Amino acid sequence: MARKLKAGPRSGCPVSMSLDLLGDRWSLLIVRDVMVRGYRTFREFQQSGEGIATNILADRLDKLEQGGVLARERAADDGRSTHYRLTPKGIALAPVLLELLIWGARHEPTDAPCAVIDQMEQDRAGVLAETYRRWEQRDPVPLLPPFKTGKKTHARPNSPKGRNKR
Amino acid sequence: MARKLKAGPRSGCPVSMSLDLLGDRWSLLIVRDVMVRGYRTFREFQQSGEGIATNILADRLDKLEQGGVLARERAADDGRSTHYRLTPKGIALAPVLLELLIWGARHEPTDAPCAVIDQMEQDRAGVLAETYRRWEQRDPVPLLPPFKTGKKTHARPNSPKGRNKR
DNA sequence: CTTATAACTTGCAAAATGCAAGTAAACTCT
DNA sequence: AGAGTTTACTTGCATTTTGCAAGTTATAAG
Repeated sequence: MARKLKAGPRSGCPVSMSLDLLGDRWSLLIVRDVMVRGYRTFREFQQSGEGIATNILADRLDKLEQGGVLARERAADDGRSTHYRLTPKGIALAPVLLELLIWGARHEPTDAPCAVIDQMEQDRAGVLAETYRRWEQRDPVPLLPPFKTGKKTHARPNSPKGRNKR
Repeated sequence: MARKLKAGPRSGCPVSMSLDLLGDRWSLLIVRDVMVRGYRTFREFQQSGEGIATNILADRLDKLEQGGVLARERAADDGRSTHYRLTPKGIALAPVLLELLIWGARHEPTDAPCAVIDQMEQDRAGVLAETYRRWEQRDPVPLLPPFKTGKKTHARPNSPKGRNKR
């Protein structure tokens, strides 16, 4: 198992190549878990609330490792446990994930609080800088906890200034 | 046909919700085709070089329309032809696609010329502004043509200034 | 030494995908 | 006007991927 989704690359387009590795329902969620929630172990991914099956999780972890996005390392304190960590290539997905998060929060009914999205949208650079810092320093404190309110909303910006301004 | 991949939303996380709609190998490629290449018709998507099967293409077009990303309109000049167009929700995916393109070009061997990637990375706002303008004005001229050189390279920035700076 | 825990495998049914062929409606050509 | 072409899909079927439940192995804890 743990084979590529299909034999190969479809075209030389960067978007296409990216999707060869990440274009499925689970891969980017795993990256999200490790990047913003500080998850490291198989167990944590499994219990992250999305309901991924263990065989699929194992398969995706393999593919992400083979794709150079994740690295496995044996836990120092517990010989049973494996820690997954983002590689430089993996942490470089931060902008993709940030934009996907903002898009989802703006256009789908989610549990993300408006204020949080507004703040992230108005300070992308700051959010990314903090994400990179956490990665470099191996800071496991979640940048964002799992959103778990009940009421799902379409977050709209409360102050229109700053939109489309990078 | 044309049903959701599974029954439903897994969590209230915006990334997860986004992936419910876009998390597969084809959906974002269709969005790319219509956004940056100016493709509008079934035929064009089909022949875009990625090799999507017609039944899958039809299914994804349905899902993207139901998801509010694409809109169908009957072509004015040819009654057989349907034109697909991005909705406001669809064009709002531009930052996601841009970041995915940059990531792919930097970290996977692609056909994208370094110079083009460098320029896009250093002027994200300009690229996005032009993308929005093309959409508003229904300008069908491709923003980027399909990359079709032979030699695949990892594009690295030739000038390190500007990295991670928004 | 027994039990628990972490990280996976395995088997199998169900769903999604890929491929080739077929179809209906709208045009074009003669 | 009739024949052939083009566009946008369907349909059938084999293959692949997914999801679910249960099982396995290697540590660790009591």
